[in-house]
Amino acid sequence: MPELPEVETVRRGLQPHLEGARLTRVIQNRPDLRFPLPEDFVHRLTGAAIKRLDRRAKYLLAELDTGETLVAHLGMTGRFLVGEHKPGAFHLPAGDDPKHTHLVFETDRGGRIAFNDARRFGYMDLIPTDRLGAHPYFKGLGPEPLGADFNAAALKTALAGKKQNIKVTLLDQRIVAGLGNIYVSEALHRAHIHPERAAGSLKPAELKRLVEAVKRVLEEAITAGGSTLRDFRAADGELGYFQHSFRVYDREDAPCPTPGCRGVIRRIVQGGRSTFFCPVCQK
DNA sequence: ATGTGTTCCTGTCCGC
DNA sequence: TGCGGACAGGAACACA
Repeated sequence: MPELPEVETVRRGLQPHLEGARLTRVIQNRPDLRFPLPEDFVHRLTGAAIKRLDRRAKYLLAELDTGETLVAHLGMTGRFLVGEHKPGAFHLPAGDDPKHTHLVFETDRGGRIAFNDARRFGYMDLIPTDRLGAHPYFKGLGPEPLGADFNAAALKTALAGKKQNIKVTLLDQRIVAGLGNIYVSEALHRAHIHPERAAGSLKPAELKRLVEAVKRVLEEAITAGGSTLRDFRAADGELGYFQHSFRVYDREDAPCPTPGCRGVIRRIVQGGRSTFFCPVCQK
């Protein structure tokens, strides 16, 4: 579901409810999400305090005072929904669907945070905090796209010699960590780069445009609270509105929004997934 | 090593 | 209204 801007929006929505809070009760409704939940998951979480809530790529990281970090990936349809619990009165978070609510976390602040994931591509794990970087989830991840080490020079090195098309290459989290299907199409359109170009064929000026486009589109999306497709909403229940700013994604047959361009947005399939682009202004 | 296709699971939408 | 098929924001995996 969510790409970097949506995960960051969720992090910001959960932060006031979780950071500094202690988990007083954890309810686990099934043994597995995408993968089996770790041994004694409930036991290892109950009573733990959350020191910080961070994000790395599309992962949420809740650093606990037990020496472990709760790692959560939302997959395609994972959502956190915030409600409250009071003695004698449970309030289900707005929009909750009990059928797919797999986990519930209650805090000493009266918060009730439900994890809901219909498609169950999401997963959670508990990893020793001092070994996070070496864990397979994180070991091979590329740079954060909004960080200084994602730049034209680094991207040039990462793409050197690659014959794979640039669209599919940018979805590879080892190249840059956090882009997904929507924002790759959006960034390539802004950079005026054709999605079928071989990744290694991009010229220095194009790499520079691409890096700037990626950063700009992600920053704008975060500012807008992410994109609301189907049922994504921020943890606080607010709907993101960046979807209204899509220039190409899900806009097949619409006129290209590039000023002066007379092109029409087309949809193609690359690596089994939809790509949207303008065949006129993306070269 | 690199690139391609399949798979996990459920829900929704579209055409007949 | 029902039914089949396509498709959906991710990413690991098997295979050529």
